[in-house]
Amino acid sequence: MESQDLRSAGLKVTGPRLKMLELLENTHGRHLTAEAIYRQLIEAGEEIGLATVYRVLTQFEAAGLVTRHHFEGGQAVFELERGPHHDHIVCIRCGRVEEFYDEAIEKRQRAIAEKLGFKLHDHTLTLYGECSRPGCQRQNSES
Amino acid sequence: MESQDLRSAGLKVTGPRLKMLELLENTHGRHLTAEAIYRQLIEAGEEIGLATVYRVLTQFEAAGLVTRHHFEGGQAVFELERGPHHDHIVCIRCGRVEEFYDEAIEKRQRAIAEKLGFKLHDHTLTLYGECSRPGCQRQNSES
DNA sequence: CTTTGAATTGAGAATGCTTGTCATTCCGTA
DNA sequence: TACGGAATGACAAGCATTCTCAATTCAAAG
Ligand SMILES: [Mn+2]
Ligand SMILES: [Mn+2]
Ligand SMILES: [Zn+2]
Ligand SMILES: [Zn+2]
Repeated sequence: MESQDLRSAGLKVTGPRLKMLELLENTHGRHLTAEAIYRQLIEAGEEIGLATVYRVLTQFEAAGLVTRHHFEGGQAVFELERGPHHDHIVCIRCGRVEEFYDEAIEKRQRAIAEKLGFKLHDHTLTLYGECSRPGCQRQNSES
Repeated sequence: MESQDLRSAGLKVTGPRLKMLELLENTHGRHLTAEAIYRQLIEAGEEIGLATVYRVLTQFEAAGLVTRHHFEGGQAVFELERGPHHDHIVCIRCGRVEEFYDEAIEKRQRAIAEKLGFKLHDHTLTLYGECSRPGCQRQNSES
């Protein structure tokens, strides 16, 4: 039950938070904008405000439930935190996002930070290219 | 002379463009926000508008003279394109930016894109950490 | 099952960065 | 030197996100 996830994250169990968690779990593997989450909940007949969606996403992020990414194109995207760290490759035509993890790259990053005298906290690695999906073509927005 | 750089980039030689190129060359190695560039030119007594700074930076970028980066914190930063590609490590306390290049990482990126069926166009890799500079402390803005 | 105070919510205003508009000015060629 | 299109500056507008605040909801206690 998602209620438990919320409680153990130190968050009060409320309608908006439950609905958002559900949605994020049902679209796992996807990377959604706040706007897309808002729109889907509204279309599903829920009563929620965009400000709440942003607020709750920030809380989820602070609680480690969700990760925020800044790919190209203004809007941040969010994904449910499941499993271990990974990086992304994004199709510049259709917007498709694939995930990958490469231990060699991670290791080099740690070595580089150390050599430059930085205590490494975090990193973002995103590749941009054209995918080879049959239906790949320029996209308008998220559903 | 910078006039030549502009002409060979297919850009008309104008005051604002010359001043901006000069500034970028004199602060080479730095990563400046549009606002910072604007402020420095105004302080130097130049007459220029912020909109022009943004416009010209976009033109410089299209011409390959300048690279735009989106580190954390809203504002994009720009740097004169000199020499080969590199990635960045940013201090989350003082904002200092160091550059690095790692052929092993670049190679792995190409391999990953190929394996996932993407024609790789581009990538962004930014490490975030705490630097070990003596005077490192939380920063307010750029000069 | 009520009470109750603090946390949460939704609507709309506000913010910060960036881009668009448009009348005026400037550049470069004829 | 004159001309027409490109570039400029001031300001308004756009966009994603955050803030404000009165109304609502949660959960702990009684
Ligand atoms: Mn992901
Ligand atoms: Mn750089
Ligand atoms: Zn695609
Ligand atoms: Zn530092």
